[in-house]
Amino acid sequence: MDVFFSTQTGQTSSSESGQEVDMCSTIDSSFLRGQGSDPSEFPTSGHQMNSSYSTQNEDSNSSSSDIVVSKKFKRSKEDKICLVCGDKALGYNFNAITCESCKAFFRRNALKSDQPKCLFQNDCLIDVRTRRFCPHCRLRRCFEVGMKKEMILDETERKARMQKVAMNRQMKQKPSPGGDIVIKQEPCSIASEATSSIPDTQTGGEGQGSVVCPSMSFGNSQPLILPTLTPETSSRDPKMYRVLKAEERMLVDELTVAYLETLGGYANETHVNREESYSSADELVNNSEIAVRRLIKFVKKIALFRGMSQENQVACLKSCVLNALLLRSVNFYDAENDAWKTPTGSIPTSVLKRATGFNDLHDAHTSYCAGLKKLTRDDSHIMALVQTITVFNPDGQNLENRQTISDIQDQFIQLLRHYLESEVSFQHSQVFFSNILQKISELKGLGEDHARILLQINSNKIEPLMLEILNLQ
DNA sequence: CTAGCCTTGAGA
DNA sequence: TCTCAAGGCTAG
Repeated sequence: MDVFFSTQTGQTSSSESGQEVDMCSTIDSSFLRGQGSDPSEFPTSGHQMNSSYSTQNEDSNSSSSDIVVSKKFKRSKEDKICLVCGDKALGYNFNAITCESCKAFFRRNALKSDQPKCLFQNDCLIDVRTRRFCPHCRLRRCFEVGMKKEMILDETERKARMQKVAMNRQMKQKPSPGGDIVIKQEPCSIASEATSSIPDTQTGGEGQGSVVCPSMSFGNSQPLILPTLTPETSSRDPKMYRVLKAEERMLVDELTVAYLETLGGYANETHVNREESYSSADELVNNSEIAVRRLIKFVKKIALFRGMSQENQVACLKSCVLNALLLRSVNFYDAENDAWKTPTGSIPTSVLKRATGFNDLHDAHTSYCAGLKKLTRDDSHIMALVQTITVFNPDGQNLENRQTISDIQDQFIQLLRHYLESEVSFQHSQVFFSNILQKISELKGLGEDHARILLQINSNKIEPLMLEILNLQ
């Protein structure tokens, strides 16, 4: 099952322009299959097969006669036929033309981990009448016609959407006195293709020494404010934004510099990035050693960390390391290609899955990374603060003084809140802030899942530092 | 659980 | 202003 679903979703990671072509091939094959099994599978509303077909593909794949047909049957609601069951369709849903019920069905089922099994031969006929009988085959058909589960909003995105609706309702009821704040786009709403593809210049090796004070510039890195949320400077009502205290600004800047300095590329490392380096789970762990060293470098730059006892520092580091590594990995994930960026190229997640066999774990990891990336838009300040909050985790094992760590964490959580209020206004920071906290808490589960996997690895093959830090001895 | 209706925000 | 494509709600 998993293999089936991952193959389906893997093939559909094409760009907008490529979708038409993909759609064409999948639609074609599913139609052929439908005809072969039962001619009555598709509606008998009088449409010829190629007329309904051309309404979906008239722009890119029509012959001249098809164009005549498609113009004659110019898209109307009645023209569209659900590619899954043949019912009347309204339009595209999750990347395929489907009816309302298949849309809802896909939304309910595509993300479920325990997929239903087919009671027959995995080739059940799916039409308006039979679509309810076999959820397995219906879902398979959904994927076949090109529906993408990635287009279903995740928990965070859904919450953000609901919050936005609620906020807009509120604003409609009592418009703000100034009237000059316009919600253009939430930081965590459904990302448009254009804004979600901010280049990740932090991963490049040559950026190593070019870190300057964030309040000035980061060379060629992306803008540090949330690009689509912050209203234009000229229309920005200063009363709606927090002004950070000088020491707060300084602390945020220091953390960001430390974060960027220790995020770095691999240019000067002896790390060799070839596919062979990822041929098994233990090698993956050993490859994380560089990241652990950088994390140590990062925490040592934090005064409040240095102020703790030696024992507490070690315990604190050990308890946060997995989560922190997972968090850092967000910067190296290329959601568009489902691959991990490295200085010498990228490694597709599929290669890692093959190497380790932990498909579900990789799925959870990549989905987390994609979500957080979308939420923070790679803002280095936010990522630096989130990493700091993650480091001071009072919930960790063997901690000497949890209260101290909790108090320190609170300070950084407050700093994050203030920073957001200063960047995206008091009003918009509420949702943004809670979404980020949500992401931080999700990290716990993800880290626990990884920890369970680590226990299965043969400790003889793991480097001493990793053994020590991951408690694998 | 299904399927239809409704609401909503984004974009043309 | 209209269309599209998300999610929510709810009767059956």
